[in-house]
Amino acid sequence: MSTAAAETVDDDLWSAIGDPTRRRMLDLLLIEGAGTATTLSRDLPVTRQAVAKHLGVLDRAGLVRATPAGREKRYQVDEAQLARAVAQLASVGSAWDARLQRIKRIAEAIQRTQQD
Amino acid sequence: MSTAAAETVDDDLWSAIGDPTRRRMLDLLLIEGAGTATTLSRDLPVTRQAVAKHLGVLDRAGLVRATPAGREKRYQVDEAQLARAVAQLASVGSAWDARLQRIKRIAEAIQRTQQD
DNA sequence: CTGATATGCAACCAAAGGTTGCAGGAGGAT
DNA sequence: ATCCTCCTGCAACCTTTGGTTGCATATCAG
Repeated sequence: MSTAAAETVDDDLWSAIGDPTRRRMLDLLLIEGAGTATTLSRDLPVTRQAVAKHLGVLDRAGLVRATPAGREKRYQVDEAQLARAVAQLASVGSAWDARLQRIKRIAEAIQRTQQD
Repeated sequence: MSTAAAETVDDDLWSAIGDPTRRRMLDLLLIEGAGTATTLSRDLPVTRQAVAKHLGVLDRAGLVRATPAGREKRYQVDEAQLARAVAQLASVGSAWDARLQRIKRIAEAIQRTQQD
């Protein structure tokens, strides 16, 4: 362990959830169960077309799946894939956390040394 | 709680750590303690100038601090601010996690209902 | 059939990540 | 002081990406 770089991270997945609009879209899809480009755009500060592009990105990243239904195209979250994404967030977070802890311990050790 | 949108997230902070190059830079700074645009660029697949721009972004987001030392400018991680960023990662992660759990519980409940 | 609504495609724009090229400041050796 | 080296800073430029407007097309409801 220790000095290994923490990028076990799938960069496509991360960059998919890196965008604030896409994060809110995932939120909305989770809350409402499903949605289309049109319905999502009603709750977002961007146009339907922008939402459609984001849905394309999320789809290619595997985070959502589309189901054509008549004249509309319903999207819903792929739960397994989102779970993977959450795991990656946690992984990066805990890697940094560990390093911060280590630095704090070292700093405290130096403090003690100097007080002796 | 429950259906509230999870964007308590400081968007500047998040977008600062959203870039893969900047994440690796933070990693390197944590591992090596400090670094300059030049030293960091040696361990990254981008030019010194690109690194310098990223350092500017991280600086403005408060994630790193600069200390001029002769002809070079050493940067180091602001631990408190990075800790905040880690907290936000965890926050978004756990919000999604909670919703996924809820969906799973509901799905199981439906399963049981149908089996009765 | 007609009107309303949802999607899809194309052109266009601005911001962001990246590059090359060059000028300038700070050390070190002569 | 001078020369050489190394690190930084600025400017121009390219490409990708998030966003927009405009228009064409498909489907549902009356």
